[in-house]
Amino acid sequence: MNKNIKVTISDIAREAGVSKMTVSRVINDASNVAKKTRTKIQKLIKEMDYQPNLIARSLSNKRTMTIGILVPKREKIFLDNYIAQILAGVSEIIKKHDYRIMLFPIDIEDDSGYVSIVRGNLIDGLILLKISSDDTWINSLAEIDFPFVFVNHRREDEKFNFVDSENKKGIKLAVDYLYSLGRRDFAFVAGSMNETNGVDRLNGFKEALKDKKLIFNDEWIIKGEFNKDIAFENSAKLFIKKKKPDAIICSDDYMAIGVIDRIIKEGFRVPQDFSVIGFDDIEIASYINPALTTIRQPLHELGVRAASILLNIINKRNVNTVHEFLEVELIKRDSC
Amino acid sequence: MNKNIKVTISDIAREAGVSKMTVSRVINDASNVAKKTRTKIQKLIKEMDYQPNLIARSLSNKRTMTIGILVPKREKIFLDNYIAQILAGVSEIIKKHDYRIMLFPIDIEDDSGYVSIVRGNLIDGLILLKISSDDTWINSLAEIDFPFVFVNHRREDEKFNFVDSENKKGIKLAVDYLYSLGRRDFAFVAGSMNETNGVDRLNGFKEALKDKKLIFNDEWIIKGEFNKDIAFENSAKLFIKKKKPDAIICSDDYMAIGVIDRIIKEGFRVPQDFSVIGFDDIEIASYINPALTTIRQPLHELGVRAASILLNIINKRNVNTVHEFLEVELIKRDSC
DNA sequence: GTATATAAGGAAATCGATTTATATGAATAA
DNA sequence: TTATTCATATAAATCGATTTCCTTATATAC
Repeated sequence: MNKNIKVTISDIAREAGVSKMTVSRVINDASNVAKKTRTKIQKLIKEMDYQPNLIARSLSNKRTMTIGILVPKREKIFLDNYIAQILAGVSEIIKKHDYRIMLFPIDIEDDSGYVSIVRGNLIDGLILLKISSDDTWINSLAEIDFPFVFVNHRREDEKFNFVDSENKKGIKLAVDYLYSLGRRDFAFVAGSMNETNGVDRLNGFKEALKDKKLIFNDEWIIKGEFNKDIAFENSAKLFIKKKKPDAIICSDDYMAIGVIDRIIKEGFRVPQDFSVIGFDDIEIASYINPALTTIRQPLHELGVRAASILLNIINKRNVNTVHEFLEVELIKRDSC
Repeated sequence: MNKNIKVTISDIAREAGVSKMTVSRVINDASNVAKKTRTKIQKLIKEMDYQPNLIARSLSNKRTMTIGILVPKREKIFLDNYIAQILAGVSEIIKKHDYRIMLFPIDIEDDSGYVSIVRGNLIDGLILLKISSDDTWINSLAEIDFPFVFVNHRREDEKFNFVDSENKKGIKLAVDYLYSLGRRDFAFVAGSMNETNGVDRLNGFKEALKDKKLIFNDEWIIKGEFNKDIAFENSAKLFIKKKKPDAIICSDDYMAIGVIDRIIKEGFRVPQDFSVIGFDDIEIASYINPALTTIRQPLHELGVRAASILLNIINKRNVNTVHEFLEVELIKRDSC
């Protein structure tokens, strides 16, 4: 009884005295098989412990039932909580439809890996997380009509599907809230200008100030990356001049944490001296001290929607390009 | 110029006026191809933008260059930071060897999904994270000689490979440290007894008390799950009696956070009234207030080792079963 | 009673690579 | 000079399913 010799469809067909085609019909629950035949084959499949070779199936029917997820690999930990939450949403949907997830952590510079995977017919579709705007290869994906969806990356182009959050609105919520608390001197710690996220949030900030007829102080716009340590470094200059802001809006939660560290280091207090507000509502946000007030992105839902849209495209249930913006929400905690 | 008609190896062979075999040799960098022929074929591959179909390749050579990772799906977020760190380590190694990662979030009850994947020849090997001890199907994996490695799951059996941390030693480090701080009344908040992690840490605790000749108080052993909320609930009874412990060792960091929440809720202070110590050193540990003293598991390294061992098994570079224990380390912060 | 669906099933081609076995001419060894 | 090796290359089989295209018998419609 050598368990290592795999039973194939031919073995079942031979034992059952039918053609492979008939066995295939039974496996795939297709019609044109008599009840009696079907039962006999099903029994044999169990007895002989047959399991279809999924690779062979994929080669033949040209679908792998696998979707790829491109995850940017930054620093040591490529899966921060932001990405984990989106992944959870994606996973929830695709599992329902019997798809699988293939994970591709990619270095930002190195774009060679994913190409061979897409072109190598290994996946049926792709979800792209946190892609910077200037990636050259994305156009080639669209050219070959490969199904893919951006998450949190606005790309207003008929060729591209995306699910994004209402970034501008989120920042406006933040400004309104801080304004209602009596704050009038706003600083903004911006994320990468290579991500639409970063750009949109900064623009939202500028618009919100204009709406409120507040002075826009260019020195209080700190540019940088979506990165705690960089935010910690760059935000230092907010505290050297005599005139300081009283509210600091950050482009994401990790950055807000960096800014709070900086504030503490400079000997000030949050929220007494400075209100700080983040964006995303990652897991840590509620754990830190003071607990972080933030704009919650529906990360899980973002994943859910992206997966649903992708499956629609793959299964041709959708013809139109999808540009979707999900609602954000102000989460009040202790940092304002 | 229809980009959707894929170029195959046959197309290249025809254009080059050679057999498919020769093209295959060029693709795989094999010998027995004249330099001139090789150059000509390489040129054609570029010109015609040929990319091998990886599914076809897998069917033929019976390797998918993909390893699967079984991740338990608990609550809403299946990827907590603990798992993310391990994954980062795994990813680092397998990418170097041109393997890919397929992620399988599984519900603890439902064991049907992974079987078809393993048996369906979709992956070359499997890494199992946080598997409970009583899974029935694992034996069937061993029976068919499928390569797999446990992470953080001790299974002292010649059939199984694993990489684990020195759990007992970690708890002993914790006890020693707390003892050196003058603590003498130890409580232990245990994780699931279905995971060897949980069992080993509890046993480590008992042994450490014995070593130190401290009284073992059964009421101060709180059993539960590796879960913050459950720890919060169950640890309540540590604080109702007059005689309370002065040090609380927790089976993981999330639990420690739950216990600290409980302590605060009961109106006590950490570390003044109670020293609390966790296990793992997840990302949040350093962010909370007070920053959590904990036993660091080399999570990233755990992933690195698991991947290396698995690749060795897959490529038959290793005959012996591997049972590996990695060093843990005391990280002193503010909760003790 | 004949024409036409419909159900049941099979044979061969196919998916796109690799593996295996074989052939040929040139270089080297005996 | 003959035998052997080596480099180069090919044809055919193979991997294990599905797809496509038939065939046959039976049921239904007209």
